[in-house]
Order: sequence, then structure tokens, then C-alpha cells
Amino acid sequence: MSNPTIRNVAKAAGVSIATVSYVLNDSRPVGEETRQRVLRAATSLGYRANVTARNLQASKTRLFGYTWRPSPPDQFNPILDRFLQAMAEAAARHGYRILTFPTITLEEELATYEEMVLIGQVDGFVLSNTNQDDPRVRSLLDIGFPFVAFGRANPDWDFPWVDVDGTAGVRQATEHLIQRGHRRIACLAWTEESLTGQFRLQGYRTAMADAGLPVDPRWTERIGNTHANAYAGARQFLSLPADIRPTAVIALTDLMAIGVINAAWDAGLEPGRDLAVVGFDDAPIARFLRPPLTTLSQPIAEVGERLVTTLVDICNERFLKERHVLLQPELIVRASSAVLDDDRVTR
Amino acid sequence: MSNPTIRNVAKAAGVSIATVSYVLNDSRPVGEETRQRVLRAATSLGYRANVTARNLQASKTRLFGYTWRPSPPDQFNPILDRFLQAMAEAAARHGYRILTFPTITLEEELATYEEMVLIGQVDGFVLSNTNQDDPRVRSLLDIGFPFVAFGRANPDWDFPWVDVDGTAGVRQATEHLIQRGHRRIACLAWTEESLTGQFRLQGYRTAMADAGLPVDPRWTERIGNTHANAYAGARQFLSLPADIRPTAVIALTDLMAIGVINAAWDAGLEPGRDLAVVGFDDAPIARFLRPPLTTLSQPIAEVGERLVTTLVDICNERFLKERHVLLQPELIVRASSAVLDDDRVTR
DNA sequence: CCCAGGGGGTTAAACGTTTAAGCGCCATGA
DNA sequence: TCATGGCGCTTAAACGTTTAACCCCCTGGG
Repeated sequence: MSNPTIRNVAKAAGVSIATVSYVLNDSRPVGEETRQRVLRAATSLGYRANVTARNLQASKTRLFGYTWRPSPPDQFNPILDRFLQAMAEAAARHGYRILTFPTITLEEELATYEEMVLIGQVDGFVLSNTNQDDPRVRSLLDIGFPFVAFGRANPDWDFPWVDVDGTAGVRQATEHLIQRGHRRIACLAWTEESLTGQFRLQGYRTAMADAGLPVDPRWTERIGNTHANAYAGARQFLSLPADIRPTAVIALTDLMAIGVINAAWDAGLEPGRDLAVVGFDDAPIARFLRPPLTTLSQPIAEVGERLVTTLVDICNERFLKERHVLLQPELIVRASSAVLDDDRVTR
Repeated sequence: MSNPTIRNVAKAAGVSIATVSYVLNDSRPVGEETRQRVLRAATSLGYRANVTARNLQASKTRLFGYTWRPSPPDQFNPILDRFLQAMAEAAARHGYRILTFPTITLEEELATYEEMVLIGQVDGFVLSNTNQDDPRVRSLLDIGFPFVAFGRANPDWDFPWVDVDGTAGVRQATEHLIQRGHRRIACLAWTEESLTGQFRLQGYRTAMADAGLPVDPRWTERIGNTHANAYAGARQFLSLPADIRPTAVIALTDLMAIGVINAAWDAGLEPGRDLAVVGFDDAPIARFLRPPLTTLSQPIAEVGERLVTTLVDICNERFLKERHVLLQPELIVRASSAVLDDDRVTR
């Protein structure tokens, strides 16, 4: 029933438990003959050190906590699968595992973090979807507990984060559209409190400005991240007078891009030909849409990996080479961002 | 730095550590005055019992292990988000948490299960995507370690599982199509080794037989679960002679249904009008497809909840009311399964 | 008056490790 | 010949709980 303990191994090898420990961790030199005896005993019994006892002794758990807000039925999380796998894999390489716990309300979530710290359930946390002045970041910073964040929160707060450069990504997407002949480009953005949304919108504005293109205020809609909102926003764009109606729309997520595509179809347009659409995330579905969606692919696996290795370094009080990592998304060009056909636009 | 221990509370309350433990767990009656003193000391110090020490003492971890195969870039996992949340939430209600660990090859996965059992990292496992004669089930059964499975494996193996009734689901979908006037219905199935695939295919066959409809062998394609395979399979269907060409296709997943829809468009047909399509899973994207996809929604939250509560019962050696739970999927009717328009079909 | 029993607390062992401190022995150098 | 030091191992404490066993004192019944 119960697994063999270090005591069983010690007895089998005819040595003390300390010797067994020293041999197995080789934390101190042990005579070769004894060493072999211990090793043989351990393998023949199939001994593995109990993780709880080890954790108690070391006052560590080798566990990292992670939670995320569940997507409502009309939204989806395009990165969860890869993100969790990447984190779990990187963690495993360093002897850690990922603990997932449920998220309900924000207050409950904050209480849960504190509780888990107090009872010593994890050695650190990974946060994602951080917002401007994120209270979770503030709280963990205040109690001085190890954590890393996927996303920034406040430039004045000093904490380790990894993020994807949304500004550069959207700038690149905008330049791509400009290069394909588009001049009237709209941006379906997020509401103001989203820091990530700010960064991405910034990329659009920078690219337009750098190209010397005017930006009509009606070309920017600030909405929540749902298909319905995006659909309505796109209809707004398409109902503008012909001379200022956008020929391309950049959506800050693939979900919103899908809303734009559907609005275009329903308006009798063929997205990809009559209206260019660009998304963000490279959700698995993006390549199978009609038309296949041009979008920005986030290096999620690398984000997960960098976050976890940073957290491992923090927990082992190692020096951090980089406290802040900004990774570049990659523009995946598909059919939804075709070359502008002037005849159609001006018809 | 370090959290208060039971010793600190004992000193502050002027009692022994045993008394503190008895009060906090009320595992033995303690004089009212002392009780209050202990309680006050505990709250004023912000004491919470250390989970590792407690686990060591109890030889439990209150952790359940879960892993899943990462989706390749051209596939997606439509249920992971809700499934994990449901499990984490149900687990939390019983004082458990979910541990995720990475999956590489099958052999490594089996070795990881054994390793985690040996080092006592978890109290039980949740398996999903079980196959016919699943070696993970066999292995855990052999070593007698607590686990539950989402999915069946072998009728002769006695282990607790929860599953969604794919047979009933696909039968219902087939009947729905028949009721809408379809007679030539095809099924895009999985390869033979998938038990889930067998069950679902069975539903199609049963419904057709019950309705007295003949089934042409060319109406069943057995393929792996990818868009490309589904696309090719649908082209096969559509290239059949007009008098046996199916007017409706049932795909065993939404991903495959998307392949069918795209093949239909590319063949110059309008899916939902010229070709009915039904999927399985009700992936978040299903409602936003063109046409919106009729599909079978799995009660994922309930599956996760039932699995976890069963596992909790097993770990606490409680009697299981039900070792096997078969939940019903719900047919979500959307525009992709329109009424058959005879004129179009026979034109 | 004495003993049984119970209320209210304490002591100490146990869970399975890691690791600091100690101990015996042998070789080496003064 | 004797201190010194190093090698090779053991003893025991510590991590923070839970809980069985025990102890003291008071009360009530025989």
C-alpha cells in the first residue's frame, strides 16, 4: 500500500538514513562501496523521496499558482491550451508544477492569493491578462511574494513581466495594409481601461502618422471584446459616407475580426476583397475562416517559458538577467488582407 | 518573512500547541475561555495552518493531477477552458486543487503517472480523451491508484468514469436531419481505434436504421480529426453521382464540420441551404460561423464537476453512488441544418 | 473515605525528509 | 609519542502539523 521510505532503504542497505540521503542527493561524499549498496537497495525497493516531506523540510512546494477568467460562452480563449502546456513543460524542466485554481470575483481572487500565500500552497504565481493598475499585481507586490505577469500594469511599479509588443504588432499590420494600397484604415479597439488595448491602438496611430495618413476619429471604435460589439462597430464603419468609408479594418482580436467579417458579408461585401480585415492572436480557427484571416501570432510558448523560468529564478534567489521581456508578434498574412482594388472601392 | 506557526499561536494564547490544534479543527472539546483565547490569538496573528505540514501528517496532498495532449496548430481544444475551470471549481469546494503537468509521448506520460504516485505528489488523477483499452487506465488500475476518467475504455474494466452519450447525441442529430427532409445523410467519422468515434458513429447508424433509410457505404468516411481530412472527405461526398450524393453531413467534431462547410463553399454550394452540416462540441466559434453551425453541446461543466466529486469520494473512501455516469449532449439547432429544399437537391 | 470518571489541559510521538554536529579511526607530520 | 586532520559514517534536530496517551484535579457515588 504505502511507498517505501528512506528508512526502509537504510535498513536494506545496512546504513543510517542520513547516508541514504547523502548518496541519493549526492550532497556529501560517501564511500564507494556503501554508495553502491545504497543505490542497489533504493532501486530494488523502487524508492523515490516523498515530495511532501521534502517540501516541508525545505519550506517550499515547488508549485506555481495560475488562474484565469473563464470565457463567457460567446467568447473564447485562443491561447489557454498552448500557454498552459508551455508553462507546465518549462516548469517540469525545473522540477516545478502548475497549480490551477478557480477564479470567481476579483475580491475572492485576491483573497485566494493571500490565503494560498499564508498556507504556503505555492512558491509563486503567474498572472495573466493584467490590467492598468492591476490590483493583483499591487497586492502581491505589497506582501512581497514571488510572481511574474504576462502583461504590464503600471510603468511605476517594479515587477518582472513578459509581454507581447502589441504596439509593434499592430504597427506592422497597419503598414502591411498601407503597403497593399489602403489609405482609409479603421481600428476596432478596446475600452480605455485595457492597457493592452492602449498599446495596440498606439501601434495603429503611429503607423498612420508615420505614413502621413490622416485618421478620422470615426475610424476608431472602442468596444468590449465580443463578436456582437465588433459586428455593430463594423456596421458603423461601413455606414460611413463612401469617401471616408474604411477599406480595411484592424481588429484587436480574432474574435472581433470575425465580427467584422460577418458584418461585411451581411452588408453584401466580400471580406478580403472589398474589405481587408486583420485580427490579433492567430487563434486556431483563423486559418479556416472565409477568408482565412490575416492576424498577428503571439509567441505564446515562449511567453509561457520565459515567465516560468523567470519565476524559477526568483524563487531560487538567482539574479534576473532581464526583469522585463517584450516579445515580438509575427504577422501571418492570409487572404483577408488582399491588395486594395481601386475599382471596387471607388465604385 | 515567514508565516506564523501553531507554536506562535500557542505561546500568544499561553497554551500548548495541541490545544491550539484542537480548537482550530474542533477535533476535541476545549474549555470555552481557553477556546476564545486561542481564537483571538490565531486571528490577531493571522495564522493559517501550513498545508505542507498538514499534508505530511495526513499522508495526503489534496491535489489531483490532470494532463491533456496539446492540440497541433491546425486543431483546437474546444472544451479545455470550461473543463479545467469546472474541475478547479468543484475541487476547491472540497478543499482540493488541480495540478497540471505536461504530456509528451505516451511512454513518458505513463512514467510520469507512476513517478507522481511514488513521490506522493497527488491523491488522484483525472484522465480525459481515453481510448479503447487505454494504457493509462490499465496502468492506474494495475497499481490501484485513485483516478476517474472522462470517457470509457473497455467494458470489462471496472473503473469509475463519466462520459457524454455520443450515440444518443448523434442519433438525435440524425433524426433532426431526417425530420427536416434529408434522406441521404453522410457521416464523417473517426478512425476505428477511437472508442468515442465508435459510439458516435453508432448513433448515426441506429437512427438511419430506425428510420428505415438505407446507408450507402460511401456515406461514411473514417478520418483523423483535422480540417484537411474533413475537407477532403466532404469533397468525396460531393463528388458522388447526383442520385446518391448526400444532402447532409454529420461531422463528429466542429473542426471537421468547418472542413465540410469550406468544402461546400468551394464546390459552389451554400452550406445550410444546399448542404446541411452538423458538428459536435458546440465550440465557441460554432455560433459565429457562416452559416452558424448546428452542433451537439456537451455538458462539460457537469462532466468536470461529476468527475471531481467522484474522485473526492474515492480518495475519502466514501461509497460511490454511481460509478458510471452517462450525460446527454444537447442539440443546438442553428442555420447550418436548414430544411431540405427538394428543388435544389434534385436540380 | 476512597475510588471512578470525566473535564481540561499537556507531553510527546509521528509523518518522511534534510543536514548540522559529532564520533571513531587511521594516517601523517612534528 | 602525540596532536592534527580528514575520511566515513551516525546521531539527532528540525520543518509544522495532528493526535494518542497521559496527567491533574475536581466531583459524585458507594
